[in-house]
Formats: sequence, structure tokens, C-alpha cells
Amino acid sequence: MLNGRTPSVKDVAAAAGVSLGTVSNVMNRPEVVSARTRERVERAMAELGFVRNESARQLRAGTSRTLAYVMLDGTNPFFHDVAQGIEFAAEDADLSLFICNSNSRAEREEAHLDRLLQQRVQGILITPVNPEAPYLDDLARRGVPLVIVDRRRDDGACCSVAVDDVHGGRVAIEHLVEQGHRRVGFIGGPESIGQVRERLQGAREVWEELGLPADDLVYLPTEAMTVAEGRSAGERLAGLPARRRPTAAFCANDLLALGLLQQVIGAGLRVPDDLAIVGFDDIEFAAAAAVPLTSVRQPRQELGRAAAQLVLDEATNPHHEHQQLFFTPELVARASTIAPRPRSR
Amino acid sequence: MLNGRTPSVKDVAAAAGVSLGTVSNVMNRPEVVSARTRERVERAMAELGFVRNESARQLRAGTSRTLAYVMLDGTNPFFHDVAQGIEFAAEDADLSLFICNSNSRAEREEAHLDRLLQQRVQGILITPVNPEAPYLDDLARRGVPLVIVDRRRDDGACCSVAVDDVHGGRVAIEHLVEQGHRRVGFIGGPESIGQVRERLQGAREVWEELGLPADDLVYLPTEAMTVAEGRSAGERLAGLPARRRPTAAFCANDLLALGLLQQVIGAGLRVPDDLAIVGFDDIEFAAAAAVPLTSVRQPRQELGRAAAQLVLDEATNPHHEHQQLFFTPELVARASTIAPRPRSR
DNA sequence: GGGCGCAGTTGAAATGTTTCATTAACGTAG
DNA sequence: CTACGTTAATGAAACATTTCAACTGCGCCC
Repeated sequence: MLNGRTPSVKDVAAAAGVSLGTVSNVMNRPEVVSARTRERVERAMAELGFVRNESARQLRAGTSRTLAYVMLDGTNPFFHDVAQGIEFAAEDADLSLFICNSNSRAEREEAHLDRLLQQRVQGILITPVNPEAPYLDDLARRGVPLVIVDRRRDDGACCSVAVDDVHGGRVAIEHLVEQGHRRVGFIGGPESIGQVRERLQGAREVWEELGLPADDLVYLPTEAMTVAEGRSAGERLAGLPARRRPTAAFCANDLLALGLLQQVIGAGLRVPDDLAIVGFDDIEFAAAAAVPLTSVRQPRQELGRAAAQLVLDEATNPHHEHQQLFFTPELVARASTIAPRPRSR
Repeated sequence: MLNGRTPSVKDVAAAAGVSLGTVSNVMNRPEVVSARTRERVERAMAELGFVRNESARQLRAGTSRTLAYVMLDGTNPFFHDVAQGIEFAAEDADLSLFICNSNSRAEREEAHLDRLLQQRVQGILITPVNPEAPYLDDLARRGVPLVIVDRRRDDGACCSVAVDDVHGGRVAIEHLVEQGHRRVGFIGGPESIGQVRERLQGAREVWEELGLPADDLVYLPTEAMTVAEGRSAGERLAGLPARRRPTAAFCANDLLALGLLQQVIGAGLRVPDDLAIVGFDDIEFAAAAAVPLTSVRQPRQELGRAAAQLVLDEATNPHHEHQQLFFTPELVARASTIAPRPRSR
């Protein structure tokens, strides 16, 4: 069957008694080769266990069959849902998807990008540590199809797909005010993250429009967007003097919200009676929390799918123009802000 | 700077006024080329924005610089932790990691493997839908370094890294019995998953050894290991006649446990007083649940790291012998089984 | 001053594909 | 019978790298 190294087209050609051009035709344009020879070649391939060498194909054809997604934080399920959306689009286009994880470290990100460039991937999707990083411009200038996911670039240096975070901040606060809250905490950070700024901005806008005193929208900064930071924000919140302590919290993502939820429940507060909580992203675990979490839903898979389509357009359409796609997030109200109808009485 | 296509070694050589063999030497054996020319070449590379073409390198050198992990279920954070462990090991070995997701569908898995074979990846790590699938044997026979992660192969066809699931089942039940429970439900399925069988087996072994009546260890089968199935198991559990209703549940993974937890809390039961819950895997969200979840911890990252080391050994060491690595899981007790010291009185 | 060793550089071969111009075979129309 | 068209198969070139044997100076020793 196989005697050492893996068989090449040449071996198949010899075994089938045809030229190696014909073998290639069987793989790439089966219609031009007669049924008889095609069958003979296919049998030879099966017998030898031939597997096409993708490097050689790519080298000659000049085109790779993979996309890549560089995700920001592997511990946040949100990004995996985005990746799943990309994967579906890639599958439809018969491409492989290379998933990398920068773990929020710029130097890992750059190392990944370097590798991807060497692989000559067909396009790169990325949720960058910093959307303005100069090496992203290098990529764009090089002509590598590039789409920024879940972040924005305001100059049109490349495509991006994101969500209207200002709007997301607005609907969260509108909902809380509707529920009667007049003192609300905003939990998120660091402020270097554009989304944190924009979600906060949306919150403040609507707060002001409703004529509520600015001081009653309390900003509780965090150092990261993790469960652990959510918990520690909970402690700080509990430590606030009563007259400043909010009756509701709006968290910049669900991880923070879940951490907060756990901490305050552990401290004996009731949710939502003592503290209502709104998250952001609507990851799967949000609905599955013990007090199901009200959250601002991002169309996570859609985000990935749309990004993949943009990158494919850039890769294949010579008249491609960079676009900034915007999705509008919507609030999903659950028990963490809406008290259940009392069980009896 | 660049005039159309990306520059090749030849362009660099021309720009630096050396032969292309020298350029290659600068990249691969800098010590053999004089400092003066090396510097000249490096300058030329920078000016042209040269990036080595990995396909060509791989074609000629015959060796790829990537590992691949085919994960079973992208919605389960457990596998991402495993992947993270692999990633660290790959980073140490200066390799890239290609992450694929089969979503528990055998045909996707096979398609991924086919692609990876074409890419001639240096080794494949996989948590397979079915560890006995014939195409896995094909891989092994082909000589592709292959490690099965978090599943077992009893014949020594390839390496595997797993956890002692029988033991995991034992410690979970021992803990519950210690806490005074005498009627316990086991939630998990489908039984085609080896781990489900073994965790249940461990549970039954210890149950019998303690002389408890077999009928009081109730098996509640599920169709999958997801949050949704956990919730539905919770409904079935609530519907059980009181004399058969367990006072504790041991779930085959944390996703099930989280779903169950949410459902029973929503139904007004108290955890652990009315129902104690033990999960398996100890994913990050287990500790962050509103009632922090007691769970059987698998060394998730360690699993990945060890698997990566095995695959690298197989790839590089001619005297490699297949090994079956076993980790021993340990119980992490939290509030879902241990009632907190009463707050007052 | 001829031979030798050494450091540095070169040029060609090789890797496994794809592509494309060319050839071969075989009818069929004139 | 020739010329032509069609269909099928061929062979060589090209892709970007790495490797390695061969070459070139050059200083040194006898």
C-alpha cells in the first residue's frame, strides 16, 4: 500500500498509467477527462492512499484555502460564538478557518498575524487589542483582506463589523429607568476599550435626556471584563454609602454581570429586588444563570458571518469597497431586572 | 516599496546584490554569513517588506510548523481550556495551533481531518465523536502523529490523554454520601459516550461498596451534555414520585449541572438544602454560578499540555512509543453541596 | 611560489502541484 | 483521400523556497 513517504501525483500517474497532468485534471476538471481514465486514476488514488499536498497546490495556484480569525479572549464565550458564525460562512465557501487567540496581549496578536501572513491566508478577521495598532495598517496596505470584528475603525482603512454600542447603552438604561430605578451603577473598564466608552456614553446620553441628575449614574471602573472583576465590583458596590448605592447595575459585558450577580447573591442581596442587573452580549450562560440575566443581545453569530462575507468580498471582488457594518443590539429582559409575579397572594 | 505582487527571495537577493542562496542562509543559518552581507540582506528585506512564503518553505523542507486540535463541542468552555493548554505547549515549541470544531458531528470531524492531512500538519490532537472511528486508525496507520484527548483507546493504536472517570464518579458519590445523602440521581447521556458510562460505573461501584440499595441511585438519562438538557432533567426530577426523588444529583458535566441548578432554583427549591448538586469538569462558570457548584475537577490545561507533548514526541522522536496518560480528577467542594454555616443563631 | 585549508558565497537541483500550449487519435464532411 | 474539428491526453514550465556540492579568494606554511 504505502512504502515509506506519502505518494505524490507522480506515483498515482505511474500506477494508473497516465501522465501526471491527467491526474491533476481528474482532481480539478474532472469533466475534461474520459470516464474510463478518470475511473482508473481514482482507483489508483484510493489504492495508494493519495492525499493532495496543500502546500504545493497553494504554491503553484498562488491562492490559499483558509481564513483566519484572531480572537481577543478565549475565556469569553462571546468570541466563540462569533467564531462559530465565521466558521459557518467559511464552510459554505469551502474554506478552512484558522482560529488564533491573542489573550488580549498585543505581542501575541502580532506574532499570530506574522504567522498568518507567512501562510498567505486568504483573509484575516480580527478582534484586535487595539484597533488603531500600526501593524493593522501595514496589513491593509499590503493588500491582505482584513476585517475588524466587534470593534471599529473610523477612517476607512479596512472593513469592520460591529454593534452600535451607544444604542446598546441607551436601551439598557431606558429599561432600568422604566423599571423605576433612579440610581444606577455602570460597571466596566478599562476605559481604553472603545466599547466601554461608548456603552457608557449611550447610558449617559439617555440619562441626561430623561432629566436625571448626572451624579446618580455612578461609574465603577474595572481593570478587565472578567467574572473575577465582576465579583470585585460587587464588593465595592456593597461598600458604597447607602445614599450613593445604586438599585441597579449595568455591566459592560455578561462576564462582569455574572461575577457581580454571584457576589451580591452570596452577600445575601436579592436580585432584582435589592439590585437589578443588566449585562451585555447575551452569551448563553446569561440565560442559564440562576437568576437569568437581562442582557443587551449582540447578534453574535451574525457578526461573524457578516465579517466573513466582507473578507471574502475583499478577497475576490476587484471592485470591493471597505464598509463599516453596524448591527443594532436589542435588550432581552429576564428575571435579573424584572421581579417575577409573586408566587401566591 | 512594493509594486504589485509580494516580493520573493529572488527580489531580496537582487536588491541586496547577493545570490538567493545567501538570502536563505540569512534566514536559516545566520551564523554562516558574514555580518556585513547579513546586514545588507536584512535591510533589503525590511525595505521590500519581504515575508517568507510558508507553503514554499514547507514544500521544500517537507515539514510543517503547525499542530491541530479538533475539538468536540465549541459551546463547552472545557474544551477551550484544553485548547489553551495545547496552545501554550505549541507556543513553547514555536508552532502554530490550528483549532477546528466538529460540533459533535462525525462528518464535520472527518472533513476537518481530511483538510489537516492535506496541510500535512505535524500532528493532530482530537477529542473525537467516537474514539473507535475507523478513520482515526487510518490516520495512525498513515503515520500522522495523533493523540486522543479526554477520551480513551484501549488498544494501543495511538496515544491518549484522559482522566480517570471511574475514580471521578467515585469521589463524587463518596462526597454526597458523606454529606448524608442516601438517594442520589445520576444525570448524563447518551450512554454511547464512554465517559458517561465510566462516571456512572464509578458511582455505582462505590454505592454498592457502601452497602446502599441499588435502587436508590437513580439514573436519569439525557440526550446530550448541554445546559438545555440539564434544565429538562430538572423538570423530570421534579416530576418523580416523592419516595424516589433524590436529595442530590451528580451530573456528568458542568453544563448539565448548571442547567439543572437554574431549573430547580427557578422551581423554588433551595440548593443544597432541597437538592445538592455535583458537576464534572470544574469549568470556570461552575465557581461563578449563583450557587457555586461543587464539581469534579479535571486538570483542563494540563490535559492539553500533556497531549501536545505526546504529539511532539511522536513527531520528533524515532523511538516514540504510544502511551495512555491518566490524570486523577479531584473533587472541589462548594456551596451546591455544603450548606453554609447558618448566618445567625 | 605551490599547495592547503578556511570562510564566505554561489548556482543548480529538488520539492508536488497546476496550467497551458502541443500533440495524438479519430471521425466526418467535401 | 484529404482537410478539418473535436476530444483526450501529454510534457514542460512555473511557483518560492531549501540544501548542498562546488567555487572563489585569501592568508599561511613549508
